Amino acid sequence: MPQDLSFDLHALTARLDRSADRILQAEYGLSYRRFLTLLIVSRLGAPTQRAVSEELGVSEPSASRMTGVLAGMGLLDAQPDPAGGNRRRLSLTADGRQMVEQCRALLERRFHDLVKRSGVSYADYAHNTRLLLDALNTSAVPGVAAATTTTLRDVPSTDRA
Amino acid sequence: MPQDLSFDLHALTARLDRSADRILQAEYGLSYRRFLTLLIVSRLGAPTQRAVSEELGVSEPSASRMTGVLAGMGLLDAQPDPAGGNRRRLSLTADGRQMVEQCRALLERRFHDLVKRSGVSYADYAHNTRLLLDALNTSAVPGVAAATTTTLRDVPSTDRA
DNA sequence: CGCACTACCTTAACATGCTAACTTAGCTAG
DNA sequence: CTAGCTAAGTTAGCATGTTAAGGTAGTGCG
Repeated sequence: MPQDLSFDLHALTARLDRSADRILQAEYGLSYRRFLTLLIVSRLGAPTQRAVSEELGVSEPSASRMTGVLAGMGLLDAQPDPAGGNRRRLSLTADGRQMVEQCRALLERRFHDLVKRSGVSYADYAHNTRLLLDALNTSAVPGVAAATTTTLRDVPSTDRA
Repeated sequence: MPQDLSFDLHALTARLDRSADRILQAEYGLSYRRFLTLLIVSRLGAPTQRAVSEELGVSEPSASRMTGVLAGMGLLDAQPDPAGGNRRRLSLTADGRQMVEQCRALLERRFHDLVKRSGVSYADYAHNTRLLLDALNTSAVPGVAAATTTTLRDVPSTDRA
């Protein structure tokens, strides 16, 4: 059953995503990806779109499109960088800040409920997950992501996102 | 902190997927999703598209499109069910069977290498993953049982993450 | 027979990923 | 000053996910 772990992992994440999406969509009319983007902006301060794309683990075009949508919704503000250069500084609007906080709190509650009900040790599972992630980041499966992939850099540990 | 596990899980899975995708794309010119679809067909016997969509965890239209593509590639065979009804029986062609086996073996090797390098206990992690998945599945019906088809409908305070 | 119900599949429109290629702005050097 | 380099953002086209709505085969009842 060697294939089972990767398969289950996949299933687990896909379902978590869908659940998160349904919850946010129902409660706030916001998709999970959009929430995540807002959260990243909030955590990074006044990031460029490139910084957001790296932190989110998506390509720049994806981040570009996403920030455009969020700005259009009035949750995000994108201003040319006063320091010059072809870059934009992203920040949350008042609405955006409120939205992020509400969504974050809601998802956090739901997730902790789930972990508790499953009987899994949060700390233990989180630790192993990070070990796997680090192994993927540092050595990269031969022929894999490796150098080419620019996703989630090896951020030490606290703030991931 | 609390949010970290769900994010890490997300990041881990996303990267595993991308890695698998790159490996398969490079070696066999097949995407990971397509491989997964073939694998499911192989495991289920001669499933209908609906069965595949459920097993894969995607919607029926997705499965429909995917099987169409795979049939077009000559990896999958879709015949009207001789038993009647508006349904199609899916099966792998000789090419499809060979492709699945090669890809499966390759991914398995790579994945085991990764787990070994990470220092994580495969059995332990697999067990916890399964617990979470089960909690997510059962939680879909807190007291209402049934409605099993919908993947985690608007579950009160259980899913997400 | 005819109409409704169920199960399965398909089509249409849209959300989000990705890669490739192009544009824009500031910097550096001849 | 022009030419080239780098960084950041955008556009185009495709892969694959979703929901909504429609089509097709059996089954069952008045």
